[in-house]
Amino acid sequence: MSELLTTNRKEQLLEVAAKLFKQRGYAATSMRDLAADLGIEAASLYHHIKSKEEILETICFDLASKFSNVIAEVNDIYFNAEEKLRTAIKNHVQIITQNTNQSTVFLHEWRNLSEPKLSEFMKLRDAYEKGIRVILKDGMNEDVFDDVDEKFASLTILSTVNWINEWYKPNGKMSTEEIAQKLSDFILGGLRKKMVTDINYKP
Amino acid sequence: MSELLTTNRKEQLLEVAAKLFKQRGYAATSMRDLAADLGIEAASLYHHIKSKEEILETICFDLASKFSNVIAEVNDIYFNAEEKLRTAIKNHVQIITQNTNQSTVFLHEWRNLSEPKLSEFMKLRDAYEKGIRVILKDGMNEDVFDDVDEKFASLTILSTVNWINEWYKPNGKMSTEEIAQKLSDFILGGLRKKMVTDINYKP
DNA sequence: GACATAACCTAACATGTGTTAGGCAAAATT
DNA sequence: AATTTTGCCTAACACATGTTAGGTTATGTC
Repeated sequence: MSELLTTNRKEQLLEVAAKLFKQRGYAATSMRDLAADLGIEAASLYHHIKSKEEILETICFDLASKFSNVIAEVNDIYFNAEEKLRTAIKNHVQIITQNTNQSTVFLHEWRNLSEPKLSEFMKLRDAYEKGIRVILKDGMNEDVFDDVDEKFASLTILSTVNWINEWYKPNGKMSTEEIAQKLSDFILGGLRKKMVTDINYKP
Repeated sequence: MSELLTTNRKEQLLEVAAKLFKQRGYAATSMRDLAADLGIEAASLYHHIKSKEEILETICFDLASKFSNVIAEVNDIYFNAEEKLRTAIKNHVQIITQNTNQSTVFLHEWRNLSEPKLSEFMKLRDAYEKGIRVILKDGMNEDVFDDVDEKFASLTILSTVNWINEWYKPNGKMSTEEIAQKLSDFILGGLRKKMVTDINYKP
């Protein structure tokens, strides 16, 4: 049982840390703050982790690997480009809404990593963005998407799906699926009113 | 001349502070870091400012007032809704690209404000978002925009224009106007290919 | 019942933090 | 020329920081 308890306690520690890092920021959260929230002394934290930065690393890289997994999966299983993009967006939204605290850390606090972890992390981010770009390229090849600057478009899409983290509250009225669909519609359809004579229209 | 020099020195201080706050974050930037970058001692900073937080306040509220001004201006001078939105986006992009360091602080580091300045700041942000929402409402009334959830759409638009700050470099190859136009096209037009039978199309 | 281990504790460390007090030299003002 | 103001300095403060050392207690295993 000891093994299990350790794991649980450490997971709890990481959870609380993510919560505080989101609330106050990494640098502004002290080990004493963290310990107090867990009901223990600051020194006791070091039975579970090696350093403060190790906590940040764990949170950032855990989420990075989740993102890596889903983008690989989407690009592996073949759909048409639009379905691919919709699935990627749905997965992305799911990760963010199911890991609200960790997402904030992943999106904002990673800057506090120091080398070499910092570079390693940025590489993972870039790889994910490239995954999105592949979908866009596919879509343009298949003539389903308009011709756009890939880099520009991928960044804009990421901005849109990442911004959820800024306002999403777990008990809000919109479900993950609803959010994902609205975002997909927005990204794919735009805002301007048009006669729907969409070439690849599906009901 | 003394008056002028004071102002210049203080502006220089605020500029350097914004740069460091962007690079390392507010909490991770010490007064000694800031002083060193200016070539003076930490204690000397207090001849120009009252406290560290006052610096953060000044940066955040200065930029907030710039945003307030331009949104009021756009909603004051009447265009049709699409032109309004395009102008608002252009203004927004301009503020961000012309104040890169301050923008990062405005977008991310404001969390470090303490009450009552924190609430005051959030009110200003909300007011700006409402300004965007007014444009959307106009557009739907004029039947130029599709019917959308205003809150959702305004947040999505803001996410897109704010994300510029994440990748924009002052010496990049895209001009402010280009960025603004591409973003406007993306937001208004979407990604999916369609026969352009836009009801309100203008060349 | 002896032993191992996990989970915590107290105490302390070296260093970094924002800030204040008081002074001094150069520049601006009178 | 005398005086004020500006812009900086040194020294120090009180406190917060991440982390280490070493000890204690409860829990589970043999």
